[in-house]
Amino acid sequence: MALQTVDDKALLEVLFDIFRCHGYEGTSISQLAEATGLKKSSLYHRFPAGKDDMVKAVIRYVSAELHQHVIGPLLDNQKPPEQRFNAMLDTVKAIYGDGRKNCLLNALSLGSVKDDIKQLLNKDYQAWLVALTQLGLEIGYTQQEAEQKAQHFLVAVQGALVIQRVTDNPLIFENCMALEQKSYFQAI
Amino acid sequence: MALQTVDDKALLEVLFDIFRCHGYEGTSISQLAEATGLKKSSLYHRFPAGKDDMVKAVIRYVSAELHQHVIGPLLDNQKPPEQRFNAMLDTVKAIYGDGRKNCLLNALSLGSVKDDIKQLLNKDYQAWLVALTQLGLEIGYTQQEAEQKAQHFLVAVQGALVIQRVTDNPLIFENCMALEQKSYFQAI
DNA sequence: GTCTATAAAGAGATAGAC
DNA sequence: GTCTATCTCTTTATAGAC
Repeated sequence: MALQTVDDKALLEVLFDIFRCHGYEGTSISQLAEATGLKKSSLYHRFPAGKDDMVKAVIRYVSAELHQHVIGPLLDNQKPPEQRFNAMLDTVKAIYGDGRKNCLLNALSLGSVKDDIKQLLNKDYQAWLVALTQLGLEIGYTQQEAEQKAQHFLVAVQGALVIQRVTDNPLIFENCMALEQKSYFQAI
Repeated sequence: MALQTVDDKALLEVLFDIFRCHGYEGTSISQLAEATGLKKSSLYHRFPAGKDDMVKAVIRYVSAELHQHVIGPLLDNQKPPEQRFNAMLDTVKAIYGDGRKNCLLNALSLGSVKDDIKQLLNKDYQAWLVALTQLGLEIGYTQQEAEQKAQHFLVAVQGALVIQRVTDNPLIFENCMALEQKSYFQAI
């Protein structure tokens, strides 16, 4: 069999996909080896500390994507707020495969989670929350209103992903996001 | 060491607690044995098909509790709708330990879930949704409005549990539920 | 109905050849 | 950087004594 050579980004995408689906405890190295096409020892070569290193690399990767494609555009005040919110919605739909794919925040916070991993997850959540809050302030909401709207949206994202998964109804996520769009721009 | 004798309800409560925390793939029989105080072989005696049997028993148990303490009271039209909604909120807070404990719907729908298990979960979700929709119709919402309000509430429950878990902020769930209470009784 | 003991498979992890 | 081979520990599952 020919040697596998897998570039970092493609590798991380595969690991990401497994971890977001099965969570930390539900993912095994063998599973990751099979999905990536690499042997277990090759994974250990790249990630000496094992699953822990892999999951941290995945979080770093996803965090960078989040900042680049979600948070950055959200804070770019060249464009009107509503347009930025709608662009975020499109990106979010793509990230979560129209609601068919889970969020790392959910999958990796299940079970016994090490503190450092939970802190990484929380940091990304807070960054997203702050960016959305900032958008709310631009629109004219008070600090409290803006925070509430931002949190409400992120709660809806997580909840819609769970409900779509449970019901296998592929429209849940999209419909929820449409409702959140409306309610975000509706005075309290 | 004295023999353990564990009655069914207490046993199921312990299994429930482990499964809702770690999910199906993240839970091991050894873990369940330790938590219940029974030996692994004793668990296999009660649940011959192993983890599958255990998880189904847990779902049946939780489903019964849901119907008895949530859905039943929700449909009991002796009391005014708002009072029933608020009572549900209290029960829900207790079930989820004020947001510190996860929902089975989330934990057990993660990873590779067998179809029969997912169907059991979906059935419980639908029952809750229908009961809440019924309450909305009583209040005077149209069918569509009532369904939307019901789904929105259940999405918020799941989302708030995830966000509270990620942030370790013990007020998230309570605050979200308070907001949902308001918005449920607010005309669209 | 619970226990001890054990078998068989899988998971995490490492050594060393290429 | 990837591979084969191997080791250890955990997990699932069963047999049989009490």
